[in-house]
Formats: sequence, C-alpha cells, structure tokens
Amino acid sequence: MKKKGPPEIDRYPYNLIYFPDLHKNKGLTMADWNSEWVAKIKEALTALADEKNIEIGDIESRLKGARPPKADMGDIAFPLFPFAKEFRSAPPQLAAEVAARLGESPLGKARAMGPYVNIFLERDQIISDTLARVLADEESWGHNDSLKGRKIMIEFSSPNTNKPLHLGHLRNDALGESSARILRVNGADVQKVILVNDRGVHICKSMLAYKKFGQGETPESTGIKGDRLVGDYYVKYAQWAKEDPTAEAQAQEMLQKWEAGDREVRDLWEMMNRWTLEGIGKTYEKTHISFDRYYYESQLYMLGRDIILKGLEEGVFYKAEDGSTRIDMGEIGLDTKVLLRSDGTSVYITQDIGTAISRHGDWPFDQLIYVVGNEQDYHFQVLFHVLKKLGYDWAESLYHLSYGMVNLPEGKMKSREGTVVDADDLVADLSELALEEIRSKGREDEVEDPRATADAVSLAALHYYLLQVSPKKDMIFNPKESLSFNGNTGPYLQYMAARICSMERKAREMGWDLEKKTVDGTLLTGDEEWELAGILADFPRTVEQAGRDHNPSLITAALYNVAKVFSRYYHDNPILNNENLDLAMARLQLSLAVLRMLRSGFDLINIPFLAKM
RNA sequence: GCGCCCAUAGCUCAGCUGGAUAGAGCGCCGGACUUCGAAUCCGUAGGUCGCAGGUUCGAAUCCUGCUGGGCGUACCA
Repeated sequence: MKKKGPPEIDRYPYNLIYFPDLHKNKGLTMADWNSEWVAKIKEALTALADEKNIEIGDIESRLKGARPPKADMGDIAFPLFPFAKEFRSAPPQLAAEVAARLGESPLGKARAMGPYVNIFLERDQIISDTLARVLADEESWGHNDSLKGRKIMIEFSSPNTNKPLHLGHLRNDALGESSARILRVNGADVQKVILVNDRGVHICKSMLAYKKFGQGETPESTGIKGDRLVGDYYVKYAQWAKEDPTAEAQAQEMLQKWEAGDREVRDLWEMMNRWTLEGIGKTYEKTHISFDRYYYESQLYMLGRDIILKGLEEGVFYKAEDGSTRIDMGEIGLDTKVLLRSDGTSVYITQDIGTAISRHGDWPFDQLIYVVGNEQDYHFQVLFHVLKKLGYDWAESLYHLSYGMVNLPEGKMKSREGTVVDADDLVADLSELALEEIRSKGREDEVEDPRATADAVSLAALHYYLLQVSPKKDMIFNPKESLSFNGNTGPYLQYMAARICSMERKAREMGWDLEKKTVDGTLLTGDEEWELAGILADFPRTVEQAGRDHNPSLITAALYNVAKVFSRYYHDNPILNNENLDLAMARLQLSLAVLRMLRSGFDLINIPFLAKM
C-alpha cells in the first residue's frame, strides 16, 4: 500500500486516533497545519543547534512557510537560507539535516528539496475534514468572527440629484456593497449609509433649465426615468449657459432663494429631487445595491460650524490674518486648511466634520469607512486629521477606501465631455447581450425566465469585472470585453455553479443521500482533488483578509481559482458517471463543497447565483 | 513648483507580510463534444517586471534617484 518518496506521498490509513487535535477542533485550516510545522521545525533547529553547540537567535520570525511552485513539490515549503550562516553549513545540507530529524509523523512528511524543507501533508484526513466542515456550513463557508463585536459604518455611492448614476458610481457601489458584505460575514455589525448630494448650485442648474424649458413635463408624461429626465435638463443648462452669460448668476440667485426657503424654489427642488431619487433607486434595485440609512446633504450642510468654533476656542484651530479659521497641518507635512471663511461661513469640509460627528451620535461606530475616489485622498487626510485633533477616539480608525478612476478604452471619461457611460444603459446593454447568448445557445426553454436570467448574468459580468481589479488602481472598463462572457468573468463563475447544480439535481433524482455530511477522503486521491480541498480550506482566511484589507478582489481571485481548477477536474474526471458509487458520492460531495464556496462567495461580490442558465 | 498614487506578455489584470522556473484571461495558431451542461477543456507562441543604483544569502515585492502617466494642491463641492 505504501509508495516511496516524493512526488508520491505515503498514505496513512484513515484513522482518527492519529489526529486527536483534528477530532477536537473542527476549525483547523491549512494555516494551522502550517503553524504545526513551524513548531516542529523550530524544535528540530533548536535541537540541532544544541548538538552543534551553536548559539541561535530567534527562529520563528525567520521561519516562514510558503507554497511550493509546483504541487508535486509538496504543500508547504520552508526556506532555510536565513539559518545557513549561524550553522555554518550550506542551506541544502541544513535542509537535509532538518528533514532527517523530522522524518515522518501523523501530520505528514518532511523532505529536503534543495535549500528547502518541504512538507507533504497527509491528505486523506485533511480532505475528509475540510469537506465535512464545508458541507456542514450550508451556504456560509468562509464566514468567521474575526470582526465580531465591531460596529462599522460604510458610506458609499454619494449620488447627486441632478443626474443619473454613471460608470464611476457602479465601481463605487460595487466596492461599497461588496466590502460591507465581506465585513458582515467577518462578524462585524455593519451599517451601509448613503450621502445624497441634494443641494448646491449644480442642483439649481438643472432646476433652472427645467423651469425655463421644461413646460411642465414629468417622468410620467414623458415616460423618461426621473433621474434621466433631470439629468437631461442639467445638460440643457450647460448648453444654454454657453449662450447666455447671465446663466451662472441666475443659478446662484436660485441657490440663495433655496437657502432662504423660498416656497416656489423649494417645491420645484422637492419635486425634481424626488424624480431623481426614484430613478436612482430603481438603478440600485436593479444592481442589488441597498442602504441601511439615508443621509441628505440638505439636512447636514449647516453642521460642523459650531464644532469648528469650539475648536477655535480650545486652540486646536487658529484665526488667520485674513480672518478665516484654519488648521495648521505642519505636523503631518501638510499646509494649512481653511475650515471657516473669513465671513464665518462653512466650506465643504466643515460639513463633513459635522456629519461624521453627528453620525457617531446616531450610531456609535468603531470604524467609519468612506468609499470615495482617489481624487479626494487629500480631502480625507485633512478630514481625519481634524477629527483626531478634536480628540475623538474613533477618529483613529477612520478609513478612506480610495479607488482609482474608471476609464474607457478610447480615452478618459469626463462628464463634461459627454462620454460618460450611463449606468442604466450599460446594465441594459449587458443584459441584452446575455439574452442573445441564451437564445443562441437554445436555452430559452431550459431557464424559467430568460429575461431575469439575462439580468442576473449581466450583473455577474459587471460586478466581477469591476471588483477583480485592486481598488486603488485606475482601470479601463472595456464594455465589449465585459460582455464577452468568456474566460475570467462573472458569467464563467455562474456557469460552473450551474453545472454543479445540474449534477446535484441528477443525483437527487437518482435518490442519493445529499444530506450526508461525512466524506471518505481516502477515495479522493487525485492532485486536483487535493488542490480543491486546499482552496476550500483557505477560503475563510481569504475572506478575513479581504475584510481586513477592504479588498474584494481577493474574493474574485479565490472564486476564479476554485472555478478554474474545478472546471478542469470536471472535464477530466467522471463524477456521477462512475461505476464505483462510493467514489461517485465522494466526488459529488467535493463538487457540492465547491458549490458552497461559490455561492458563499457570489454573495460577497454581489453576483447572483443561478441554478440554471 | 510641492504632495499622493500608478508603471508586470500585443491588450486587460493577478502576484499574500521579500523565497525555487513571474501567472491568468483576451487576442493569435492548433487540438477536444455518441459520454455528468462546449457560456467548457487542453496545447503552442508571447517578459530586460519603466530605467539606474542600493539593502539582502535571495527583490516584481523593501529604500533612494530618475523617466513616463494619473490625481490633487480653492475662503469650489
């Protein structure tokens, strides 16, 4: 039964007595196996040093396990370069000595491979255990309590009420929604909030244009979505302002009336804001974005002034010669910043200061995250610094989830240049293409509702495309490519999940017991099966890291990885079509575990799951 | 001018706190459907990791300088 030497590994008979820790602790992951081996190698190195009468420094900080470049080189690799000098021997020789000392154990087997000590883990038990745990977890594989007890508020989207959402918002929304979901499954108590920019001169501009040219038309009378209708008037204003030099002054005048509470202006404002918000709300609904709390700038813009004045009294800020109230940020290497104008009125950042404090009063968070583009990096540096200087303890954990611009292949996306990609249009185009794909594959009869399925596929395409890129980098959104549904895409992931579902249905029809939670790992001896188990086992740590780093792209990468490996596995290995029913069952269970991870992950990156597509 | 960010295959992107031969997808070329869903799978080709130094046993990864690009740098929001 036993074979000798790498790349094959010796296999122990399935027997829990070899794994007392495993039996007790259902939460062991690859990382735990890693630390087990760190301890063992540390022991070996210490003993070796004693034997040779060598003084040795701290071992643990230098002993770092990594994944070997190839599967047949083992599961964990420990480079021994850092110890070579102290032992006065070449790393390969040292590796050989350490490996000899470690030998074999129920935890697996150590082999010297060049300057590395490579560990070949005992596979059967880990596979059995991992799959059993995934299957026991229903749809929640990857969930953990690393952020348990933390209250986190996350603000994203920040729409203006003078125009519809565009591609930039879609990236913002995708990041915000996904980050919130990730934080939640890490155990945090999360509040998703939106700040609606519903006041200011830019809002008045669309109002002014409507008043001049609108002739009383409404979303109902025109059949145009409210946000689009209002946006059209914003564009109309810009055209008109080119010809009429008094336009800007008229807009300012309207703003003053608004601030004075002028009835007519306020009525118009309320009506048009409602149109926009209803329209934008439909977009959120369509893209599965939601908020727990709405904040409106019109209700907040006066906040912050009293806090600045108080800070001035306390000497946190100072009065400049020109009469403005400022903060000196020399200690963090920045210039001074105006917090109140010389006439005592607020500037933009004043309200942000007030808003943050007010929100903490509404819901005392441990952390507040702002999902805002990187063009505001400086703004948030200042904001956070001011709040710290004001002495709020929660100011230390404020976080700006900064992301890069979304560009189009043909050039930069600038709203003034009219090349913005409208969010609704984009989603509709994607859906249309998905529908064509469904038709051309002749699957209209298979799926219950082709239109709804196409919508789900389009969301997968969109969100995956937007989230696969590291947030802080600028990205190029290629509509054509996102629509291709080939390769490294959201629909690819959906397709893998749908295929597993299809197997699940078949198995159910055949009367197999899919509730069975124990898995016979001794039957899953293939390298791909081992690789899949490893990916599954690592997922909770990936989710944890994605939460810690505020980086959903770690989730997309893990999902693509599992889907790709599974896809090859599925292609090369019969699962249900297997004469050995026990093997068929074990492979199906592995497949179902993969499905669990996919579904759990889909939820985190806002990709709809489809049982059929 | 000053500050922050970015630079990896033709294109779009990965590359975890420095570790073995830098990976995917798209595109190109060539294979695989009487068999669990071909929206799939496999293979070939494609790289001076922007440039130059430095730290280290070891650098795409850390440090410095430079080049190129982006964004800021308002008593705008």
